[in-house]
Amino acid sequence: MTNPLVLFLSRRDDVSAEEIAALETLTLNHQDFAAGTAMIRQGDRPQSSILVLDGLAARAHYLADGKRMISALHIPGDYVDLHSLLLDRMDHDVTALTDCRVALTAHPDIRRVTERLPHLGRLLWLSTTIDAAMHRAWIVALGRMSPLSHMAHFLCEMYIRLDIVGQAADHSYRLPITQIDLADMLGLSVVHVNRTLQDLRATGMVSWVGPTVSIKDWNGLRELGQFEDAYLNLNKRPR
Amino acid sequence: MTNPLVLFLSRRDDVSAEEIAALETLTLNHQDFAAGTAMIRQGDRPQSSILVLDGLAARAHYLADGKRMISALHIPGDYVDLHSLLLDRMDHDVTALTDCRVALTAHPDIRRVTERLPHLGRLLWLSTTIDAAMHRAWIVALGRMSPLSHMAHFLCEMYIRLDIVGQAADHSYRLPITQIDLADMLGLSVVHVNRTLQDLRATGMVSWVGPTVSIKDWNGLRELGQFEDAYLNLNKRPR
DNA sequence: CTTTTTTGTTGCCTCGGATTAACAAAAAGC
DNA sequence: GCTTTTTGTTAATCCGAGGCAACAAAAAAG
Repeated sequence: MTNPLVLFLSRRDDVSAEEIAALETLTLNHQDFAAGTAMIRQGDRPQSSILVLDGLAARAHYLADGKRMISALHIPGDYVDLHSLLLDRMDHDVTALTDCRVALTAHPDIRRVTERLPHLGRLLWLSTTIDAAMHRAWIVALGRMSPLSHMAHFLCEMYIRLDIVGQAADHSYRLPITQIDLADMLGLSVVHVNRTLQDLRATGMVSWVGPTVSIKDWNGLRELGQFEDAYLNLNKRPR
Repeated sequence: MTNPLVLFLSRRDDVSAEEIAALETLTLNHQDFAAGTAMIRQGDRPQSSILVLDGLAARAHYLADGKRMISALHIPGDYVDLHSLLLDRMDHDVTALTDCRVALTAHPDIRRVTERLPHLGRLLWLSTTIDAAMHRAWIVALGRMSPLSHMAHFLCEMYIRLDIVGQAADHSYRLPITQIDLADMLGLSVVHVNRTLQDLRATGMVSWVGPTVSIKDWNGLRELGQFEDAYLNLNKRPR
């Protein structure tokens, strides 16, 4: 299997053979997590960073009254906690939403490699930056979009992201998450997610049967969700 | 005036004299923006990054129907668009909320310096990371907190951040923003912000007269806003 | 296979927050 | 100084989304 991080980075920037080799060496140490288990817990001081190779993971924050909010959904190719290299405490859980295969890399190894290959270090920094850009898009959607538009935006974003790592085809992709998870991503109640989903299906722009999302009207959905992909930085750029 | 970025970084990590000198050289090119003017516009391809030296700035996103959402409030010491070093398009405006003095640094200069001083590069990466952590905290507040708690959280966050750069004292600080700005940060209507603010004042935990916020009951406010400062990474850590 | 648990769906009712409007207070402009 | 614009405040009304409950469907466990 091709390393999805390599796919991800090579779509965005020039990656040299040496850098690819270094990345693959860094991500040899695989580990599996069953759906529902926590890879990292709030308060941890992780000594290594986690790259998702397969499956879906979520950054989950729990409030005192038990409410849960998911601040990011991670797909193959994502470093879910690269910030742990620099921040020393996890401020949230990372949970496997489906069965996950990940690669663990010890922080000292990442430091050593990025010092030897500074451009690779900048690429990892880039991935932090894209993370922040996605967060901003979520903030805007949470604060000022209708639930219907928000959901449209989310489905657009997931399509583009999954497409980059080769997990989408023909405007369709697998998204095996529950409406409970979706509610905690959109900041809505489960019941309302269900109703909003039906409204969205009723527009005919999207079908979502079982785990499969199919976008029937990309331009319509894009407009409804006011989705601009610029923040995902899809364009290749010179180093 | 001490460079607030130096203050900011030195509170979080060891910064050598050489690094401080390099930072100060990078931030010599000052520029002023009047309140209400845009420093950067959505769609721009900036060639330099902006460090706030004095004043408050906001990252503002505008929706098609004219709605505005602010995804971050920037204070002295913040690099408001460091991501522009890596992403090539701005996905939002940066607007001066008050009169601002900023320092502009050309991207090539930042690259040159961080290649010479890799640890300084990591510190700038750290500031991206903290940015992302603040975004996550905002996402949680937007999605799952009551307006009252959200506002408490916001005021706690601002206190800690301003304190780090020496702009708070005795649980008080200047926050010369309008309720309109606040509404666009909390994702509420102006009217509701006003009511929530009155509710908050009624608890006696906070007074906000003119531009001055005074936290009368830090622990109470902290609890109400479920504010944990871990994500701001206040602890120094070894390189 | 049956049982149990989780997830999805619908209806009813409530309530928080939006909307609109009107006015007061403050700030900015002249 | 006065006027105009912006910001803050309060009230009345409305509606979207939440809460709760009941049940169906699907998945997991036995």
